[in-house]
Amino acid sequence: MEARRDVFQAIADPTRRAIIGMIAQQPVNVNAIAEQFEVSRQAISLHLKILSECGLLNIKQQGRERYCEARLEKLNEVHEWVEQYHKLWTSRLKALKSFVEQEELQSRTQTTKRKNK
Amino acid sequence: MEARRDVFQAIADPTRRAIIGMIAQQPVNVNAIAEQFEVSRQAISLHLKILSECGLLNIKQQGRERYCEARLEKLNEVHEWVEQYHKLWTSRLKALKSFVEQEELQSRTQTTKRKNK
DNA sequence: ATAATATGCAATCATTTGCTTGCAAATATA
DNA sequence: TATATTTGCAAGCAAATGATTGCATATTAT
Repeated sequence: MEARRDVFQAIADPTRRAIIGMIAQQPVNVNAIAEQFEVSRQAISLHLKILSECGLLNIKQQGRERYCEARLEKLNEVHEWVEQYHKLWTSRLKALKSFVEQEELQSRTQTTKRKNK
Repeated sequence: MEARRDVFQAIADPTRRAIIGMIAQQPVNVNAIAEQFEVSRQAISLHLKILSECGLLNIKQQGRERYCEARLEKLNEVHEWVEQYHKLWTSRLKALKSFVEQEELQSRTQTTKRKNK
């Protein structure tokens, strides 16, 4: 476990996405996070390490506990990447929609014409 | 190579993101895609298979060529996941900004008061 | 018909991933 | 101080990943 370490990679794992969801609202300490999952504390600890290494979370030590705080801004890279394509596909959908409506309009006009004959 | 096969996993790989970028505007055939990368055609073929298995691209056979067409709508799952956090972090930024402005305003008022004494 | 082109499939391989278990260190509580 | 709690680190392991090479198949051009 020692190579690519970027945000896309980090959120590829469903457990890590769940962790982000769990700490998005307020910081949670390591054990509290681990308790929510079936896997061992160590496994979660490793996920936290990965998330922290790519900046998606900060760890604040408080006594013997460590609170994990989400740094959601770090998702911006993903947001921007997806957003460009989101714009593309929605604009295509819109274009398709107005095309269909145009077609409908035309066929209705023709029907009317036929009726009027 | 045989397990999790979801969109998050698919876009985790930089080569696959590059492929998506390459075919987002119009369909491109397999060899044309492969030529753009350093790795072997087979490696790209595998990436295409993964992308196709999770619905991110369609393959249209035309004679002996296969054109890969992006299905960007399939990024919607990612878009929605990121969007919820995007809303959260931007609203926090806004709140922070208005808080700072409020503080500034107050300190300026106090300064004025002091001056007026 | 033959050669060239576009592409898939299978075997193989080194790395990376995700996980577990056991042990150590730091802090808090009795 | 002795004990419990919270957490990290390291070793070990099976499975997944990303890549390569060689061979097969279908289509098109000569």
